Amino acid sequence: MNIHSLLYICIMTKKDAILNAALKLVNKEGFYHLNMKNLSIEAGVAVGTAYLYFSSKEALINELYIRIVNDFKIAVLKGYDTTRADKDNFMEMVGNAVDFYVSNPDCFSFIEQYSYSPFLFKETHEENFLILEPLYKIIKLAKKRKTIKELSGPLCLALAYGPVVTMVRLHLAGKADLSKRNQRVGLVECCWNNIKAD
Amino acid sequence: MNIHSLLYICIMTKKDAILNAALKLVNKEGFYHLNMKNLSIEAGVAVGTAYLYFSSKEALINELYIRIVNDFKIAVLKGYDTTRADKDNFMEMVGNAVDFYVSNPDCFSFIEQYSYSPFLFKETHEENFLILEPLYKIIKLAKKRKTIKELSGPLCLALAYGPVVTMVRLHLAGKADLSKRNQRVGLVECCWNNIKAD
Amino acid sequence: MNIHSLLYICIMTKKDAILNAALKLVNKEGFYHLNMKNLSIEAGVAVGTAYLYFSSKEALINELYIRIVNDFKIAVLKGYDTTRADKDNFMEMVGNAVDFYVSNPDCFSFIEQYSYSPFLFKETHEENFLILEPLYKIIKLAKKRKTIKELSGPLCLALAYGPVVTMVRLHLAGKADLSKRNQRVGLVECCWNNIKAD
Amino acid sequence: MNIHSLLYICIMTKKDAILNAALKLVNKEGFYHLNMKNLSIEAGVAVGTAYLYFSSKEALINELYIRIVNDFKIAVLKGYDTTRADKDNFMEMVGNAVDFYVSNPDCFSFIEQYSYSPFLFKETHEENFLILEPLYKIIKLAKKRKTIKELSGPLCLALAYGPVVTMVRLHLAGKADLSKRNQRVGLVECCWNNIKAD
DNA sequence: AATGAATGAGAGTTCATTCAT
DNA sequence: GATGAATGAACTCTCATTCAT
Repeated sequence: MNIHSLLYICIMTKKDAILNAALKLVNKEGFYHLNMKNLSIEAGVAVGTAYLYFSSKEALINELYIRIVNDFKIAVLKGYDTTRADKDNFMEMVGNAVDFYVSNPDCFSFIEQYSYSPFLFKETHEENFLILEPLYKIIKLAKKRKTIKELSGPLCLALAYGPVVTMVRLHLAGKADLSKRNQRVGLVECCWNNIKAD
Repeated sequence: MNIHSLLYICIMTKKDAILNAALKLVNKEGFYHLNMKNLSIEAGVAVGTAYLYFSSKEALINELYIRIVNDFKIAVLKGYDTTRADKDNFMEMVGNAVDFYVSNPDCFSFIEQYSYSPFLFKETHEENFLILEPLYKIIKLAKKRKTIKELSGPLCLALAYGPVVTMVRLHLAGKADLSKRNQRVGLVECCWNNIKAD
Repeated sequence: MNIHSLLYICIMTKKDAILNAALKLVNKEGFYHLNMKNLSIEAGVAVGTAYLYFSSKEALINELYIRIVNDFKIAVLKGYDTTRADKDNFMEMVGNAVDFYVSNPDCFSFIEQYSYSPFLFKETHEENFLILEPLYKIIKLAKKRKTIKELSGPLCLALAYGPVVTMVRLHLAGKADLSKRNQRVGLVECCWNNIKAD
Repeated sequence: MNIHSLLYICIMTKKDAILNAALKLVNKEGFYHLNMKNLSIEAGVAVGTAYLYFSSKEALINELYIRIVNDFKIAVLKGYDTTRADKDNFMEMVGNAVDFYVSNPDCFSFIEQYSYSPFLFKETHEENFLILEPLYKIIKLAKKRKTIKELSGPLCLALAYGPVVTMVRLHLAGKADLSKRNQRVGLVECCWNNIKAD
């Protein structure tokens, strides 16, 4: 480790501080009220510093979104194994998704807000459904192997993933409880039952 | 109809024009980019006119939300009949919800955006889940009568309603199709199957 | 009395109501906060009605000022008699001024506010000191007759009238009392003593 | 003096430029016509800059008022000496007041305007008479020592200070002349004579 | 790299004035 | 004459972005 790597670490730390502050504030007060002054205070840096790492507020939010989606994908795919049974993979992956959302409620809320801000950040708007991709692949594979019902891909996705989103929403609103592992497993089991072949 | 009723209609029309313009613009460009200048142009009125009917931009959005939720509830409850079988009521009401969303995509998007704007409009934030109330009642009733599975209320709600939200999202993104009636009925049938007693 | 005089009375009543409302509101909230909406509410007329009698807000305030100054002059000159002693005339007229201010505190405050709004209403700005004219005449006359000190005209005016203004200000602020007649006479006596020849 | 003190001076200068511009414009066009755009142009800064130093237009005017009253008090009390004769102190202090007004006509006009803007700036409205405090103390002291007439405190104040205000008004309107020192001393001498014991 | 004072376009809102009724 | 809904210029204030330090 030399002076440059130290510098590098320092830069990463500031950039991360800014992204973390953005995530926190967007969830506390919404996109609408996010401003660079409060963001810099929350991140513990000067306003100008954010512009060393991001070309604009929009670019900052875009990068945050991409980062969160990436983290989500990595978390979901953890433990994915093509040699296992479809159900096992489904349980693993959807379970991972629920765990991720419950452990990172800010990320969940951010994704939801971001998806419903049409034309706010045009470039990445097309990617709004990329988050569903890993799951979509499993479902298409399972359909070929007839381990799940003969329904259209999107419908399967909706039956298997929709309840997760609604349940996490209810959980975060204090109207449902997903804090215990068996509760989360129960939810995922139900989702699988929604689409498994009779 | 006399001169006074014409005047009355005119006043209503102006307020409605503003609300309709707000709904359109929020969905075209998002809360973030909604501004009173563009809103007034879209509505075909002067900037000041909006302030004859709404005390502030926030109040305008709140009234729009309340109006949409109300319209949704009315649409959902249409045809609800306590003497019918639980499934029939479920099919009717969830079918109504899907029909409403597909017929009024702007309303769907608005509700979704609004729900995920934390602290933007504090007063009505508590009502975010009121939209699920009519459905929740049916589910609780059906649970007592053992016509649906023995699962927690929120989980039933998530299994029955979550797929609807996701499916409408996919439909509006052009990744699924709910334009035909049988497609919508198919979706609702699946939702019922998710929770019906074995 | 015919229909036209009735109409005339009606017009006067509305115009007066507007002027009275303006006087009241200017003193309650200041020129700065006076607006035509509140003015019309206070006067019990429609906003447009004010524009039937005054070409603009500015013209309204100007007319009010001219009216008040006129009322003041009439009140001051009441009982003026060239055959009486200078002191008697002074006591009478300054006494009238003090009585007018104490009886019409709104008029006093309005005059003071109006005098110190430079360029707000340019046309009448030159008349700001017209209010002192009647008094100035007496002083110049008395000077010729050597019944008052040999001081410059403006200085006599200041010595004789300045205490009145300050005392009324203190009275209206609750820091002095001019509610009783002998208190007012005492003040005027002092003012005379300030300038009377030794 | 180093680079930091230069920076310090610059910051002070900017805030002062804004306050000075406000004082100038209020006197040129009145409170009523003061707006932040013209103010910033006059001060040679951007509109937003004013909001770095003052939370609002109202706060700006308040701070300006407090500053002027403070400057006035300091100027008046300069040379006050409890060991001197009452007359000497009176002559010194009232002379200071007249000098201050004549040297700073904008400050005089501002104080007069501000005092007569009821409810425009509520917080400091109570302080409207604080400007008379130093003078009031002298008068009360002199009354105990019987060096001035046996009149009520407010009346003495009015007799001693009222002529100053009126005379400065006439001077600023070009209807009297206080530009020479002996003219100002003459005025103050008269004021003292108004209240001195026989 | 880091700062934060300064900027000024643009936001939400007000309000004097108009005009169809 | 009387009304008050409608107007839109002009207001106060905000905030993403810049740049001298």
